[in-house]
Amino acid sequence: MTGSASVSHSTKAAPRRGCVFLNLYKKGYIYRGKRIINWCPKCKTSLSDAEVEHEEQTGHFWHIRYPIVGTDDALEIATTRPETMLGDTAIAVHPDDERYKDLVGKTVILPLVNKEIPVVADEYVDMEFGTGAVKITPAHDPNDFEVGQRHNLEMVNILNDDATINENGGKYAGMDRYEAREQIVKDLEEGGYLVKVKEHIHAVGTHDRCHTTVEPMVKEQWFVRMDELAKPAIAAIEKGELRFVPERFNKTYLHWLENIHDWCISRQIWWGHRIPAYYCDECGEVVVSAQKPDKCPKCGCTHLTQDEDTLDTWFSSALWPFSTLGWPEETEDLKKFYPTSVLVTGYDIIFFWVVRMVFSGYEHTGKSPFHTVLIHGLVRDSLGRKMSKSLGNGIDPLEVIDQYGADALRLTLVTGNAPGNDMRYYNERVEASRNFANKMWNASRFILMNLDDVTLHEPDPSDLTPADRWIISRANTVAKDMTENMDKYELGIAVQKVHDFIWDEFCDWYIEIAKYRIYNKDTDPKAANCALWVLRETLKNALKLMHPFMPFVTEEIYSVLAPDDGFLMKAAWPVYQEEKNCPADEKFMTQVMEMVRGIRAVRNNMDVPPARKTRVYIQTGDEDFWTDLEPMSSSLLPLMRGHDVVRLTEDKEAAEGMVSIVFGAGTAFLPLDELVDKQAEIERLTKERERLEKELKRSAGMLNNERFLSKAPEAKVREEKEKQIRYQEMMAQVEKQLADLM
RNA sequence: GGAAGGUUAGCUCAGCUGGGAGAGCAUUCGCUUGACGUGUGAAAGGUCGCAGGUUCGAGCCCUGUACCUUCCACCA
Repeated sequence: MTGSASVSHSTKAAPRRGCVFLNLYKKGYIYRGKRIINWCPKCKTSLSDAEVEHEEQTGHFWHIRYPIVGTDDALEIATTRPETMLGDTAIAVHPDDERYKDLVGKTVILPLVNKEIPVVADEYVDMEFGTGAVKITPAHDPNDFEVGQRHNLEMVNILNDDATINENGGKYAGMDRYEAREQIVKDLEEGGYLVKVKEHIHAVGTHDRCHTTVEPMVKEQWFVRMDELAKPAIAAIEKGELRFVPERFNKTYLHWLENIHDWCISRQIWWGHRIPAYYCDECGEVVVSAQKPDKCPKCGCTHLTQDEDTLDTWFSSALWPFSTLGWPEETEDLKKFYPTSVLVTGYDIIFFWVVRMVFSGYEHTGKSPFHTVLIHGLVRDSLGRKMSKSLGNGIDPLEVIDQYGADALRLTLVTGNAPGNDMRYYNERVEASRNFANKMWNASRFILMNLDDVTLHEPDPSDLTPADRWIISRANTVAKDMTENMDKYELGIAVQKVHDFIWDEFCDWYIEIAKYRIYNKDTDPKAANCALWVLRETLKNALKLMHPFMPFVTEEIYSVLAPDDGFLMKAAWPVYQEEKNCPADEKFMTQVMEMVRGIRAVRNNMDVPPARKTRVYIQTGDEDFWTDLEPMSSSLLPLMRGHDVVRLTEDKEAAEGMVSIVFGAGTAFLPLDELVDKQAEIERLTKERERLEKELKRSAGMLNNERFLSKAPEAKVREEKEKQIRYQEMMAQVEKQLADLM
């Protein structure tokens, strides 16, 4: 143990740890004392409260009679742990309990041990619970320990470190704790002391690492006095120097700190930093020192032995935010990087690490080590269970990465999740992320392919098409929205926005629309240059927005797309630019998409053979719409399944017998007379009319309400009015089509 | 015993400042369209746990309630 421990002390780190320990010791925060601690009989070490997990277990409640000295009567107590009676040194009752008032000050006989122990009165006893009389075992129960202190009771340790009964247990010595329990119950029964046994559900403390039932024991250990240290960490929340995201974890953090007990920091394990305390072999003097002292300051002898114990790993970890930066030296790193900004961690680490980093930070540097703690949930298995070794349901991230890629895993972990919420792991989700990476890769490949041997130049703004301005405007808006989300740590929402932008708008619409100009670059090189320029710039921006969530693929693509730009990781985050915002073009493209989707839907519903291509007649009173649409009709051809657009003039005859698709800017007519089922068309249009009626009713309900008009935000009212006008126009068109059919 | 979270489509989950219920997967019917079938188009699928309340308007705010999960806790 000694050898291993000294190896673990790097010459550089040891003095620093010593410093922290020494400082706290000098200030009286660290002390060595004989107190009750949690003991793991398997690991044979003491534990802090945070390392003990409480498990509900079904046990028994044994009612036992303790004969009262000088009478024929007996005092009945109830216990869940009869074996501890070997260490009983008193019985406690409540001072106000009329039943036992006369017994206080008298003594009872401890059965099996045949020892006289006193009856004491203590507020701690709950009169309502059990029999109202409690056996007191100061050496093996935290409450009893305190009662023992108050009444100056003897402490009898009855356990060895492996939880077998020691020599104080008389005939039970050597037995395991549970074996002894069984034997004692048997002996009590034979001796006539056992009154009754009841089933009882109670919480049992277990070691969080090995799940062995923890044994409270009195031992001499090192402790950190917590009450004073906790104060600045509590104030940090009130003063706003520290906050949790989501906010509800403030409460978790505060509750723990406000009810904190002294922290047992010595461990009887070999891994960890060795406690910098030395004991004089001659006089027993304790010396806490960063370096081994040459001689005992008390008796002058030169034989000193270092404490064999190590520090709780979390004691060392608590120093991480500043010790890694060179503290206690005033290093450049420390000045520059301390305090840090955001700590990202799981809620299961709040007590172990976050709390301890915060109070250590305040104590040693006067500052909180970070201003924000972003809490994430736990990844569970597909059945919602915590991953564990014993269940064998753990996921090896390296295997997932081998299979789907690191970016896919990373994207999965941030998608569809809100801070602090747990997440179930499904391969299917990683697969979806992998598919997205693939989509992005292929889209980039297409763009790069077309950029080969092409020298691009920035197009004149007047050469940009409405579709170009639309995608530029959208990328701009997405950057703004994402930034807002990320500032609020809404990463799941932010990533959803860039994901949808890339896949739905950029790939499915813009690239498809741009293809026509690219494929006809020989006839119109200017238009091709324009399309390719916008493709490249938009892709670059999209990669920047996606980079935090998929750093590897985006970096790789960017290095080929913009080899002179340097690392994408170092590129500036896209900032919203007002001049790029084009609401008119966004509106136009919304109408185009609505029209195209309508045409495709009708073709699908009517089972139009894929090869069937006709013109589509557009009737619109919106001159701007037609002015923008006509020049891009060739670009839209594949998206419209081959339908070329033609404007329908006032010639009403032409529209007869055609299928009509009503959209925001007008009506589209498909001449598919032989396929038209008149009745089905009437049904379809009637359904559409019902939908619009519903919308109009809702809209009218709001707009006719004066309180809505006066109370709702102006933008909301304006938006609603615009919607109403649009619905009214569409309604008129639908009704016209229906009238024509009937 | 105390506290927190959850309950939304078949499944897993988003849903921002209260303002027309969303995604992925699964399902149904199409598509060799010159980046991608790890793709593409269309569709179907929801009394937002339940009961009240506030509001012009509630998945979202308030009260109560049921069930599930988790954390904290020294009733022996």
